[in-house]
Order: sequence, then C-alpha cells, then structure tokens
Amino acid sequence: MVSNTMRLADQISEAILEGDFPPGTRLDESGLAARFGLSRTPIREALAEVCARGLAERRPYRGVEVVSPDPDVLLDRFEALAEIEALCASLAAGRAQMADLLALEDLVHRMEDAGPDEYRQMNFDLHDRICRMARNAELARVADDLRLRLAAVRRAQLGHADRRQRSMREHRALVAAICDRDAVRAASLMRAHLRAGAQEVLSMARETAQPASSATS
Amino acid sequence: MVSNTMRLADQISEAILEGDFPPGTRLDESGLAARFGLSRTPIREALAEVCARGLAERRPYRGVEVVSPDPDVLLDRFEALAEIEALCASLAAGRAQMADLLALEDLVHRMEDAGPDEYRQMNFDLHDRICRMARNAELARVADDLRLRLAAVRRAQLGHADRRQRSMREHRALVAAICDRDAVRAASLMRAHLRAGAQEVLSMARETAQPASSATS
DNA sequence: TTTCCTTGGATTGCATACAGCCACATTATA
DNA sequence: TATAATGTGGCTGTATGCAATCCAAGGAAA
Repeated sequence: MVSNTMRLADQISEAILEGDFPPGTRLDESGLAARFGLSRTPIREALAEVCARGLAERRPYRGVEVVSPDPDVLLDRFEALAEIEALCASLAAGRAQMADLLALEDLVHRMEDAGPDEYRQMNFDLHDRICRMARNAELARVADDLRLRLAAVRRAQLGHADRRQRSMREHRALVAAICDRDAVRAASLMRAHLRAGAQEVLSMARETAQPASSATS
Repeated sequence: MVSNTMRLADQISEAILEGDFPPGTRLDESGLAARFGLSRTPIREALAEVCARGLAERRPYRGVEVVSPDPDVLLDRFEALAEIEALCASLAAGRAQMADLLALEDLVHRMEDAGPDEYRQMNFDLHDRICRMARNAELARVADDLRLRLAAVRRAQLGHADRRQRSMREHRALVAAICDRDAVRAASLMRAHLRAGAQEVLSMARETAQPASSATS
C-alpha cells in the first residue's frame, strides 16, 4: 500500500532531520544511488517527494539542496502552527468525545515520568491527538505538515529539564480547558504554549548560529 | 527558474481542473507521453507533482488516478479554508499597511462591473491578497494549497448572478471591517462568507451527483 | 452454473545510456 | 595582478529497454 518511493523519501527525510545532511548540503543523485544500492531513477523520485515535503529544494540543473532555515520563514511557520493548533484546540473543546478526553488525560498523566525519547514521542502524540480531536482531517493534515517543516529545528530543543517542567504545566492546563469544554481558554493556552516553545527554539537557534554577524542582506 | 516538470504539472493540473480528466480517470504515462510528445520519464515526474498537489493519487503498480471528491473530505476542506482565511482576515486587520487597504478597496470597487472571467480572477485575487496581508507567508501558502485542492469543485460554482450579488455584499462588509481594523468582525465575516460559498458549492455538487443513493457505507 | 486457477496483455517500476547544462579551473589579455 | 574568455568534468534531464506486477479473460473442476 505504501510505495517504495515513499519509504525511500522517509529514509532521506529522516537522515536530513537527524542532521546527517546539514542545511545547504547538495543531495546528488549518484551518491545517494550508491548509498542505497539503487539506480538514479528511484532516488530521483524520492528526492522529488522530499522537496514536496519542504525539506529540500530543487534548482533546475543544479540539483537538490537541503533547505537552510531562514529565520523569517521559521517565525512565520511557528506562528502559523500556533494559530492552527489553537484553532484545533478550540474546535476540540467543542467536539471531542468522552473517550478522547479520557485518553488525553491518561496521556498527560503518563508523560510525567517518561524518558526523554518517550516524552518527545508522547509530546508529539499529544498535539497530534488534539488536532485530530477537532474532527477535521484537513486541519490535522496542515498541522502535521507544518510540524514536519519545523522538525529539523525542533530536534535541537530536546533535553532542557526546566523547559519540560514548564511545558508539562502548560499541557495540564490545556487539557483541563479542553475537558472543561472551554474553547476560548483552550485556544489561548495552546497559542501561548506553542509561542513559548517557539521562543525557546528560536533563541537557541540564534545563539548556536553565527554569534556576531554583520551581513548586509 | 521554473522547471520543465512544474510546467508539465501545471498543464496536467489545469486539464484536471478544467474537467478534461474527470475524477476516477486513470492517467496512464504512455498516453500522456504521446499527447505531450515526450517520453514517459518527465511525464512520470510531473504526475508525482500532481499527486503531491492532491489532485491525483498514485497506487503502486496501478497507476495514478484523478481523485474523486469525497463529500466528507470536501466538508473538512471547506471548513479548514474558512477558518484559516478567517484567521488571516483577523491578522490582516491588525497588520495591513495603508497601501494594502487602498488596493483592497480599489479591487472591490473594480469587481462591481467585471465580466464573469474577470470576476472569478478578481475574487481569487481578493482572497489571496487578504491572506498575504496577514504578513505570514506560511498561512498564505496553506490557504493557497487548500484553495487548489478545492478548485475542481469550485469551478462548477461560477455564474449564478444572485450568488454574486450576495458575495459582493459580503466582500464589501469584509473589506470595511479590515479597513476599520476590526479583527473579530473581519474574522467573523470571512468565516460566514466562505461558509456560504461552501454551502452553495456542496448543494450544487449534491444535486448534480447521484440524486438518490442508498449506499450503506 | 459457479468457483478457482491459469495465462495473456498491458502498465508500472527500475536500470542504463545519452544529451544538455552548469560550475570550476585553466589560460590569455589588459 | 586582475579580469575575461574558454575548455573540461560532472551533474542533471530525458529517452529507451527490461523486469515485476496487476487485471481481465478463458478454461477446468466441483
């Protein structure tokens, strides 16, 4: 049911997100073909999919290049995700079924004592679950798309115990608002939660980037 | 700057939207290759792009098929677009610059006496402009993506003088709200405007589809 | 008559070969 | 020495051939 091209695209995407191909890297077809033991043709198709996902860009006759995160684009992307997830939270508060709410509360509870990797997965699951509770497959898809496009910079965020403490408080408040069917509070909390996370990521990215730049562009 | 594959994908996409390839049509590579005077390879890449745009789907070893509009998916899609454009309108009310507002008012004014084709283009331009006035490239991109995915069913909507009258009233009120910097009113009006349009499209689609269906699924 | 298997045709998926374009290096000139 | 012209290597874009897979038609068995 899932094509070979998609599997290949997943592997290449994962390699990009894992930092195996840093931003700006040229993904030459021959090299990847050798690496995967295939010919250029399936690699080419997988690269097209990777480009469609926004993780790389193809310049005609110049190959595909892993995208460099432009701060302006990242800012817009974080804001867009925050607003859309806030919208989903708002809708979820009105539409979620009882079983969903119980599962959500259970998940937040289990997140308390989870290892870093587990926590990361559970955090993703929490947000995805809320988006799906809005009962709108398109909004969930859009949110998922934005999350993928932000995944590369978000990977650097992990760890940070104090951030996690704060994040958990926000999660609890957010889930409580949804369970109370309070749409506007849920939206507001979700927006604030994601804005805080974005702030964190961007400030980290800023200090790990060039410390002193006087670029004119 | 724009690749050959993209141009091909545009042509095929346009053919789909124009009704040249009705939903369910199998787009076989050899046929299209002959039609465009090319080999299968570039056609294949263009079809991958068309699939990425959501206009068709590829089933492994079974070719690509023009997607049939599932009513549930369409409903979600219209709602998602309405909510996201409402969000854009809300942001636009707060962020638009003076020149934007003047251009918007001018556009609405010029729409009064425009031919059907012009009106269609101007309507698209109006919504796109408002989304870009939100000063968030990602939200504009997402809205544009949803509009493309809805384009096929929306094409059938054109004409309908009464709908246009009503639509114009809504446009004027919406633009006025944005110019007044009234974010909540702008969002509310945009949401209502798109919901009305969606209602129109879906009811039309429903009556042109099978009139009496007793499908169990 | 119905069901299952087989088999043929057609189409997709992949490999390989060739053509076109770009980037870098070398060389010639001011 | 700096700059412009040019040639070369390597990569991408396209064409074509072959293998793998699916679908439908036809025949055999119950």
